[in-house]
Amino acid sequence: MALSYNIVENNQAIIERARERVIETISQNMHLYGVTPSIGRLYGTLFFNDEPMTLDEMKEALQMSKTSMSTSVRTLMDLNMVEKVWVKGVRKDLYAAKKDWYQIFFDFFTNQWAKVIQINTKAIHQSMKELEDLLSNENGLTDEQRAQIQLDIEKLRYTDAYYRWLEKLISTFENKAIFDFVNREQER
Amino acid sequence: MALSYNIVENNQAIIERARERVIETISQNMHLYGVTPSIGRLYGTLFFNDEPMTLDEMKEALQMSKTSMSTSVRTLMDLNMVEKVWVKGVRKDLYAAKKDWYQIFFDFFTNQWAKVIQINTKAIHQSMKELEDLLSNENGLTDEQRAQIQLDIEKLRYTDAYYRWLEKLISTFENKAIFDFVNREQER
DNA sequence: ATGTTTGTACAGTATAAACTGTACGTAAAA
DNA sequence: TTTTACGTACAGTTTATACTGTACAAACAT
Repeated sequence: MALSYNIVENNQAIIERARERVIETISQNMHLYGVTPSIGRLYGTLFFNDEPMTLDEMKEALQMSKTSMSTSVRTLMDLNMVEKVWVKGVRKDLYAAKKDWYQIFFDFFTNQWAKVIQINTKAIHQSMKELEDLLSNENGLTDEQRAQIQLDIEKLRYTDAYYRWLEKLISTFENKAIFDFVNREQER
Repeated sequence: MALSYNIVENNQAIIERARERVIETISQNMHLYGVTPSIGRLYGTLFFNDEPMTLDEMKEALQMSKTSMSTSVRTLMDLNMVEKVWVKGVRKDLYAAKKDWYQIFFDFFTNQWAKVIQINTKAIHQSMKELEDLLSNENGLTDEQRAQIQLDIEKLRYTDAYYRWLEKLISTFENKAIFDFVNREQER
């Protein structure tokens, strides 16, 4: 016996609503990865879509311009959250959500955070060097200046040590050693 | 013999420049904590200022409005990056940068990330429940729908497990156990 | 080759966020 | 109590960012 159209339709709505709820919360909370709700929504949509999507399909699904889809998907690729999928015979570009959230988390640190660490470290070293040079080469310093420089150098050394520690932490993400310390349990 | 005014002044400029470089890089990279460059600059200024500052001093230092200083400093307090300092006899509110960057890092996760985890988890559980109910109670499901629901539930279980893992990781930040795994070395 | 289709650069527009100035409630000082 | 000073709510302005539509280059099809 064929199922009633209404029941099928209604069940479909329930499924849809369950998906949409999660997609929407993800989208609202992806600012932690530095992306807008729109981009988060796109990721969520791709995550639940079992087939890779074309830009036109995304445009259709989110009711947005194709240009936006293009730039958004690029942002998601930069974050290693989405990958291009090649299917022979299909002309349009296809994109799929990467589904390994642990890896996404790790990649965010090994990419975004590591970049910042590198930039900040460079500035810190440069300033540290200038201050140390000033302290050792220059004798035209007031006592107050000398004390000031000492304090600043101490602060810079502290932040430098912090970044070294952060690098170590991130490397345990990168090589997955963190799982030895915080176990990844079986999903029930 | 008194030091030449020019030399003292010039040295002061070098010190200032060394500070500014670091403050500026910090400000440009604090987006990882979800704050604007302006707010980052304020934190940097407070970090290098050895005395707590009033809103008027901040306004003066950054050449911005007092209102901005007020809201910015509030944001920094929400992030546990700045604290109010009480000095008897001083009428104006005084604020100082918290200097423990490890703690700031940890607090960011125990506050911001944990909040997101909680919200997302709630949505995931809700949707998971709805789908499981649909699967067990409803017999008006097409085979295709049944398969679809199964897939979605699997995905939700996976993300749930991920968030459980993330909570465990964050708790090692909170209780500092992470230092047992990633050692905090002495700054030379 | 010629004609289509696809993705994106670019410029322009809409929307959101940051920032300012005033005005006011609150608390300290007179 | 009156006066003065401080911090922030609020409305308005400016600036930045997200988003759109068009136009074009590159790749594919014919």
